[in-house]
Amino acid sequence: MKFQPAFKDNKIKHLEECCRKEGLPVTIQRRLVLEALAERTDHPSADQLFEAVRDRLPGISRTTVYRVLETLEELGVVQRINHQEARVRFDAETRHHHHLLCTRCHKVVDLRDPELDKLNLPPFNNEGFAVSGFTITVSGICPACRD
Amino acid sequence: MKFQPAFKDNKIKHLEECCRKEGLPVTIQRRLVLEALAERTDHPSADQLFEAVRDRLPGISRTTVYRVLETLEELGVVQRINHQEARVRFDAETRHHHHLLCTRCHKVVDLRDPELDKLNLPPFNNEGFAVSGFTITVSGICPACRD
DNA sequence: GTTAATGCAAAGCATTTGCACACGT
DNA sequence: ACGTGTGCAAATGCTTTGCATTAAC
Repeated sequence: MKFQPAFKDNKIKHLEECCRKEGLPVTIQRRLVLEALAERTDHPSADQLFEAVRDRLPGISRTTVYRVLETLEELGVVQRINHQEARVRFDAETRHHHHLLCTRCHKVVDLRDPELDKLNLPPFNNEGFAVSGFTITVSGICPACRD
Repeated sequence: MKFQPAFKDNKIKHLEECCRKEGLPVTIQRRLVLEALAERTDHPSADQLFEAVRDRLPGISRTTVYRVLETLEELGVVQRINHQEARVRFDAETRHHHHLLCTRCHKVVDLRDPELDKLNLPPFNNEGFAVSGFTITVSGICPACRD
């Protein structure tokens, strides 16, 4: 997936709307953390975002990045992703999507695909869950790991 | 899924085979950690397993539980699971399976189902991955959270 | 001006590492 | 006996909390 500047701009707009609705201030820190996250597709951790934002706002504190991410998640502007490491990683893509997972380096790539969304699941044992949807994680070896 | 004592016994056998093959000793710690994991379906963390094993082997150290889990993972006897928390969680189910995810409490339930395995995916943009398989994560509200 | 966010420092969990001793084969 | 595993203690990494200050509306 190529990088689209429109995506970042839309995320910032989304943030401003949500803050206005909730009566929360739109701080420079919130803007910059969201911007840093929306610019990448590798699902960074809070610490990685801290490093990235520090280049543009040297005074920012690690604590603030953690708190901003918590707020952004509550607003529904960002999401945590499912993965195997002992730290939380984030994604600015909150629309429904699937994943490509490299079984060698554990990289996760977002996969937006209406065809996969439309798939009909056969009946299965739902263990009493009220089912609302599904996502598919496709496993394989990524291009970088095939070398 | 109901608890099957046979599952635990098979896991222990699997451990013994793997250790013999690799020339590794079958210690009481390895046995008990695997046993504790195979008894539950809630994908516990290393610390939760430490607490559980301590009841049966009070002298065991937290460090050992971490190291045992690392070894079991390398042997292919246990797996890490994908989830959103800042810690690693484990599963003794290493056969192919899918997941039920509660969007409220984030509980993950294993879902073994040959019908889902057989599903044909439509063509999608694989980003150059050499695709080998897929798993489905079904979202919903679990029975406990519906109250 | 009011309300909430930020930064700092310290504390709290989760995990790893180094080293001496103990155990499984 | 040999090689590896274990336990302890300390270190490291990730995240949260309390409190005084600052910034957004």
